[in-house]
Amino acid sequence: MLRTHTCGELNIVHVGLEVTLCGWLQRSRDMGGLTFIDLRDRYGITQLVFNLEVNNALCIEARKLGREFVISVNGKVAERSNKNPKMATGDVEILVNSFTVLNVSKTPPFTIEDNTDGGEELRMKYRYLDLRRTVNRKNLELRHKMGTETRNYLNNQQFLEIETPYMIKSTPEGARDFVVPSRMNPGQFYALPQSPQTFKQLLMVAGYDRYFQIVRCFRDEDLRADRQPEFTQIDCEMAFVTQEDILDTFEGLAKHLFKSVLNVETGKFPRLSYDQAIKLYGSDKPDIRFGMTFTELNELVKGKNFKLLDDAELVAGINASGCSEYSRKQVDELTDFVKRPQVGATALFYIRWGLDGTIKSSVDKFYTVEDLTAIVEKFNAKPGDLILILAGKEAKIRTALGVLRLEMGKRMNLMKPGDFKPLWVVDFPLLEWDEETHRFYAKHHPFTAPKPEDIPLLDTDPGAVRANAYDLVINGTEIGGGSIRIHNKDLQKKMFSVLGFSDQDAADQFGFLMNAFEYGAPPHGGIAFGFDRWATIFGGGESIRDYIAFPKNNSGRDVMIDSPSAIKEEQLKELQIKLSK
RNA sequence: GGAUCGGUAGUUCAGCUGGUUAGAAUGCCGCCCUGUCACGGCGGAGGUCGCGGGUUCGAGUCCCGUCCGGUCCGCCA
Repeated sequence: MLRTHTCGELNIVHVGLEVTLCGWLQRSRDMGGLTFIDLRDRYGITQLVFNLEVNNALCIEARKLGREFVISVNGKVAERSNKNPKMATGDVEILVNSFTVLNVSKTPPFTIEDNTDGGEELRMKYRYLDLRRTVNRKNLELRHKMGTETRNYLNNQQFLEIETPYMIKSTPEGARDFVVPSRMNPGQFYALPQSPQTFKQLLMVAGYDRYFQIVRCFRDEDLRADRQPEFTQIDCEMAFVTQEDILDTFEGLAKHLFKSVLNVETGKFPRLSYDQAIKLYGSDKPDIRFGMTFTELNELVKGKNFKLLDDAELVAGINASGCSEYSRKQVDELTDFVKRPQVGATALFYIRWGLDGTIKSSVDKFYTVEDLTAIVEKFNAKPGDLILILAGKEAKIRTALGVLRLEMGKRMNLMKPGDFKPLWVVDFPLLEWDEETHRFYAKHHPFTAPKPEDIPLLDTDPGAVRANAYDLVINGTEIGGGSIRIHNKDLQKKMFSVLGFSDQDAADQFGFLMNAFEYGAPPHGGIAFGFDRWATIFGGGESIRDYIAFPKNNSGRDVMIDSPSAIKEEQLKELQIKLSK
């Protein structure tokens, strides 16, 4: 070992001990007669001190060291005369006897500090320097802790971690596949898995009735702050269970992580049906750290000769309690906010119940004070409240009002960091109608089981079929989702036919699964969690990238290694691939 | 595929209705300082204003195109 201790562990009990430390030079402070150096490693920072009078030559050498030089230092631990209570090692310092430069460093392009001066792009290009910063180290430590505690919990519950292949078969459903050409099978391609879905189901058929895997998944879709083309799932499946068993088991996992990683106690997670979530929050992943649920107003506002509201499919609003004194400018801002194309509302109506007791609205022309009073009462409003109302097509208004609700939550500071409000959203619809392609798509995936009582609807009204599917949502972020799966060949065939697959297509693409179902497939179901996203929520971060050691940028590029990149002509030739341009 | 914001010193940014020598902070280099820990003081170096074209007597600033990056919509079973 090149060192006796790390830079994070020395304290007052070590005084007098001779130690050898290794690390990076964080910063040096030259005081004339004294030189201080902060030596950093993964574990912390320890101050080195050099005295020009006591050891002239050594001090002069030390002054030549630059930022991020890697050095090994031998010296004696001493109690400081000026202690620094902000540092874990702030009671002591090293009186250096000798040091060795293990490696020199160019001056880094940005400062290696929590409040670095480096921008995102630059930090990604020099990610190995960025990762030296404590904030990033803490994020990766948090992620490690979550992974370890996940394994502990699932291991204690008899789950087996089993790896599944990364080179599999491309299927048209779901996200776009990343593909890998096969040299030995020219013209043919593997696909990287969007998830190990079918393999974990086959493991259930094989009798491994509790499986999990912390596994990389790949989706060739556009990126976001919370979306990467390769990401990690905690992928789980169980056999001989009901939905209730699965929710219990994984509520247990979530609680274990809350407790062991954050020391947060959460009560029993509330459950909301998909329909309720949409009706009350306009979202299937509501942030329930605050209320401000929707109130529907159709029967109160219609028939007053206000065409815009008379013609609307849905008139609904939220109560921004305590915002009655919003200025004209603030209300205009909100109006502009909901009229942005991304939100797409045509207008924002408001009713303010002033602190002086007067009720005023943007629709005074059409409604009497009595009309408005009836409306504010429906909101259980009080003086000082501001009612914000949208009107139009039902689905659009619910979505838009949901976005407005979140915006008000932000403005009113109701989404407190460190406040965690998990919930289950259950009873998702099985299918979703797509206007463009004129067919149904699986809302979750095509292996999701319909609720048994809804199976007859598959023939008559597929859109109304509910699934035994569920999402875990924390603070408005979907952390994971799963379902009870189909384990019966005929039902699976039926499902593919509702989705517009011919028998031949279904057999070509998923024949292996349906064959397996003929050999004693047990009832089963499971769930998968977005590990990166979960770590981001726990860490209170903004971007998923901060919790991935080597993430890709907005265009799916790794700017450090500069990938993707062109390959050699010989490689293309070997693969028998010709580029069209 | 679309919307939107940005690209100026190593870095993060400012630079107004177009006007003479493009600034600040930080980092870097030099000198001074024996208890600093965001040390302090003095001095210095450092710029093809992303790229191409246009308007103009004159463009970092206005216009067009293009490249790069951030955020969002579409997309993400």
